[in-house]
Amino acid sequence: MSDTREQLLEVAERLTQTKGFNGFSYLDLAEEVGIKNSSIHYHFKAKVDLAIALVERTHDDLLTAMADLDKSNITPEKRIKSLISYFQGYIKEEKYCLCGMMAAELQTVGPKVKKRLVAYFADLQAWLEKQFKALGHKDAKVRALQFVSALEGSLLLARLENKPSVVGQALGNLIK
Amino acid sequence: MSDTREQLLEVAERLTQTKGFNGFSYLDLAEEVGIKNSSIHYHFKAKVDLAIALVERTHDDLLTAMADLDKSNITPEKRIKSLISYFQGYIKEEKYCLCGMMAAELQTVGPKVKKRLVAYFADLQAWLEKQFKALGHKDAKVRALQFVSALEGSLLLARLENKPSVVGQALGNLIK
DNA sequence: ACACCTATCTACATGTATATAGATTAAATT
DNA sequence: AATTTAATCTATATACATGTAGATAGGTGT
Repeated sequence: MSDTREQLLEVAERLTQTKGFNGFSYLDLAEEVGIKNSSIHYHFKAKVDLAIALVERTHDDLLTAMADLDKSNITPEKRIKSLISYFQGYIKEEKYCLCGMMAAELQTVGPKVKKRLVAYFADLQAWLEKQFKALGHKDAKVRALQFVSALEGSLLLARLENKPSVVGQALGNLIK
Repeated sequence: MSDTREQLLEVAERLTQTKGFNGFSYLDLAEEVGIKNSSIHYHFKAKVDLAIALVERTHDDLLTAMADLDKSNITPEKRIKSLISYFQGYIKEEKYCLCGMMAAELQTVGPKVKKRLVAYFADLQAWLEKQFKALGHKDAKVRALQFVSALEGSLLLARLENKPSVVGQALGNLIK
């Protein structure tokens, strides 16, 4: 298995999270990985294919993280708090959520990416709904929507104001 | 006063809200307004100057809207609901909040824009805090932060899922 | 040894992006 | 009428961006 492809994804992920998918080029990517920019086309024929791979990778990551939390023997409340930490980690590296970023750039990434973004947020919301149900909340579905909204918005503000604590403050009332 | 400058700002505002500030060029802008792209430099020397003008304009718009709501003889609750409508209007045009968009693209817009984005969100939050205080909420400050977070996040999701109602659902519990 | 595959390279094509210099036009001022 | 200012234009510079074509070098399997 090609290590280069993996490296390209890692660097592209970081660049998307920091500068946006329209904020870097194949040349930026190539220089960081140490190959020629034309060689990237071997791994990702067009830039949109890179975008698709990035969203799928991020989605898979999230599914794995959520499945791990499901397996672990802790309360739903602690599961949710762990998920918050998962996202909060972005802030100290001045990153934003990759799927949130692409959702902002929605009109430029094409329908295939859009479809996968919808799936990403649907899965995130579904998992949260399950946790809220386990906590006995009648409004689990709406609460999950409120949570995802507040999460994405607070990640934006936290990075802007350089205050990771903003994320916890914005989500605090939804957990208990 | 130059009408062209105003037109440029209007088109640039829409393009930023739909495609992101890095998602359009001076050429796109020029073609829509009907001048040559080099002529834009007369009005906005560099693209960053356009970005600054856009954020300031959006900020002024918001301050005016909030001042109008303060003047009008309605309850704080209705004032907040009116503000929600103000932002919700973006969705049916497939737009996202201009300042939210630039906050996502933060690492590419430069420190001058960043400073103005911080000011924009500070004023929005301060106004909301005032309304929540008028409603007798002890946690007015935190609540305002939660509101802004949920607002920005829900605008992102509402556009992605083409469901304007998402905004109201995400903010509902914070008003009452 | 030969054919094939993987991953990269060089070289190029085409178009875009931001920006500058200097000419031109038209309106406003003296 | 002459001068100045505002706004736009043409033409150009420089750099970047995405992508294609074809060559190359090294490894794999028969």
